[in-house]
Amino acid sequence: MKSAAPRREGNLKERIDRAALHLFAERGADATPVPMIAEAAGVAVGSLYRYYANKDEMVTRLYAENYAELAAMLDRAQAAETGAQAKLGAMIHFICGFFDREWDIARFLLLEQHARLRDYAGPANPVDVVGQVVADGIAAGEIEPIAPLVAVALVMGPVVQAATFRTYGRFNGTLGESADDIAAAVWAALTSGPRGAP
Amino acid sequence: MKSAAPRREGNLKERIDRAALHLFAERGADATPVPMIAEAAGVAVGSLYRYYANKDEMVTRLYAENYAELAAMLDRAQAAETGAQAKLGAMIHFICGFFDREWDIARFLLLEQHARLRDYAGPANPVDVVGQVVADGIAAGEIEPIAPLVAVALVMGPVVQAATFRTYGRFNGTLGESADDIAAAVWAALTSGPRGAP
Amino acid sequence: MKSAAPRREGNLKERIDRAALHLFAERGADATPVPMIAEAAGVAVGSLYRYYANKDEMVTRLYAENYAELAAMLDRAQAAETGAQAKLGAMIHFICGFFDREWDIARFLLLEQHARLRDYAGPANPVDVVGQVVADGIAAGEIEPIAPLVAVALVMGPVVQAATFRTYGRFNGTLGESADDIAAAVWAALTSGPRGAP
Amino acid sequence: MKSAAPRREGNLKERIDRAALHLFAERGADATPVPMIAEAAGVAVGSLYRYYANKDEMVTRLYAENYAELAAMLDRAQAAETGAQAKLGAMIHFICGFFDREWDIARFLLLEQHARLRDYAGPANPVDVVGQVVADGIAAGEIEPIAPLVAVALVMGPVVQAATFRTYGRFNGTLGESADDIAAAVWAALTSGPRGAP
DNA sequence: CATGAATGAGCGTTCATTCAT
DNA sequence: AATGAATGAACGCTCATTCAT
Repeated sequence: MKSAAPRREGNLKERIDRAALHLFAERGADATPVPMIAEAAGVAVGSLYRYYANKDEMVTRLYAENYAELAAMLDRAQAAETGAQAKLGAMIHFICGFFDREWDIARFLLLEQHARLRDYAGPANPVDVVGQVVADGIAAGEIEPIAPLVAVALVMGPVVQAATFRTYGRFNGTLGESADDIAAAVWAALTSGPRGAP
Repeated sequence: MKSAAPRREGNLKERIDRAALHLFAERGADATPVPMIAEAAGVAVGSLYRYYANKDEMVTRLYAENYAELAAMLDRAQAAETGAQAKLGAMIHFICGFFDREWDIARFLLLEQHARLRDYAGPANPVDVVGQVVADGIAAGEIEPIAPLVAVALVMGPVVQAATFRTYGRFNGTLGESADDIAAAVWAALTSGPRGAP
Repeated sequence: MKSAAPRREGNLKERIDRAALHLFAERGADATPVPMIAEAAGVAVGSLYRYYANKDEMVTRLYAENYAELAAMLDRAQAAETGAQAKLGAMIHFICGFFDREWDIARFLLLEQHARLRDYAGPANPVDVVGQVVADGIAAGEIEPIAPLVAVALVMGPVVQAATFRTYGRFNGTLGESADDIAAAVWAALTSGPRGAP
Repeated sequence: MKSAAPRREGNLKERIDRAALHLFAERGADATPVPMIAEAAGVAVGSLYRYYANKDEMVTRLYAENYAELAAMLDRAQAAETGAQAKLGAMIHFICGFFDREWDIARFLLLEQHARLRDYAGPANPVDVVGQVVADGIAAGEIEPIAPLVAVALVMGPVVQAATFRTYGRFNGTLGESADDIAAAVWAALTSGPRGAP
């Protein structure tokens, strides 16, 4: 009762992932029907289910893999440098570049964070990577003492916000071209002297 | 046998809005069925359609109204102060306090921003309010010259990021208790001296 | 995005049940798509889900209700008589008549028995009703001692087998017209003297 | 490097049939996916289609072959005896033993009878075999006159019913141990004197 | 006005079938 | 001959929307 099985070039899984990532970034995962992913990938609906048990697993795995990979790359970026300032600068530059290069992945990570991050329990985590660098910097006296999560918000917030502006069209340049400014400002923010009581 | 008092157990629309806002904040608008809103509001499904043409209009209007009101309040907060530092400090404190007080609205605004902000064309806009204060501060020589949107990202990013950490459970305190630290750090970031080419 | 709501005569649930019972009897529950039931009932697909949580619950409940009701009626039929022979005769006549009158229900009960009876845990049960009458008859010395379930098989088997022949077209009359013969033969079978070793 | 022995770990078709029969008996044919049969048989999905045009043909043929073989064996069982009583006894004993020995086939035949028997047009048929013995017995004056199909129901009904009880767990012994009782009771049923109008 | 039973398009998923290898 | 990745029609189910009451 069914039809054929033409072979096609290119790895199927890869085409599915790429198509899904793009659609999820453009429209959000919830608003992307499975048949739309299949069509964009040039694949039959049923083929998606060879690689993923169901749509939710697809979104979850795609999210976790890319989130963890971002964390790993971020970690390598900071590990290559010495000193809090250089490490933070490298991470900010890296994230800006990553967002510019991997626009689909970046938007997907941003768009789905609220739905996916609450339960994320992967091996690596960008927040922790940044948090560790900040904590080390404080311990080394390079950064003024501050609540760790607030510090992470000071570092990641500007980059993420800039990326967000870009996703909804307020901003058309690359993040890379603002990376220096952001890095300098963030460093100033983290070294601006005593906080709390006067 | 004449029916007397026109029962009025709280304005219907208000009950609907409050129920919707809470559910949208908890589960996301897409994942909230219309009948669930009706039940939470204690009204019939059909009644929602007396106040909103359809679900999308409901989400869109609720978003726009609260986004615009946030902008208006933000604008009043800065208008009460003089000088860039005081204005920015007032805005950061206001947003932190708003997020703490109006947790449902805040989460809703955060959660739906990617879906709703692309097409937002309301009268007022938090980004523009902050942008104007920064632009004025630069013009007045109080803030170092910088691309306006980057500046806005430096101001709003840390606050939004901290709120985001709170939504997915990384952070349990109030934003208010970090407002001073954030304001000080942001001010340092905006005044940290020459950027870009020497 | 959806359409209308015309009122219609007749209880919706009843029309759904009747349509479902008929289709289940004709084709089997598994081979009956939900939309086919809806169409036969003159109802929208979604309406079935107002009365049943899902298709399986529909089949299960329809089965259990009719099976239990058959048991209850069977019990009333035997209770109206005195003595094993009269009770068994009444039950056999009742079942034959029931199968003739409620042909859809009868076929449905027969068709789905293997899928549904393993887990049936309803209040009443035709097998137990017959089993009790037989056990009482043995205790009263009216029936020769025999394993209870074998006795039930001797009573119900012929009736069920005759009904089965009718379902697949080997037999076109009513069961009622053979009820006397079956009752007499079954009585003879149950009273045929010592069994087991000579 | 030449491949030697033409591996032959059991005839492929035989492995497929056995696996299918077992799964059909356990779960029903409809609820058994083709890939599940393939896996149970240890062959590739595509291989099933070398032996059967499609799944329906597989079920139909498996049913018809086993049904016909049962008829043939039943016929041999009665042919070995002389006289209606001995023939019927032999058949009842044979069916009981068959059900005990070939539990998968028996359950499959029982489970699928309603779906498969309506259109069965094979060469041999247990119902006809029994019917012929009964008709001969009546002609010979050994059995009281009775409608042939009712007589078949009196013979097969008890055995089938007992087997059915076993399939859904009401009964755990072998059918063989009740064969004597059933045969005696059935013989009594068939010889219990005048029926119908006086 | 408010109600909620009824609607049906559209979703996620399964699985019988094919055919290049 | 045997394989199993790929296919897509068809399934069960959800839920935004309507309208007679």
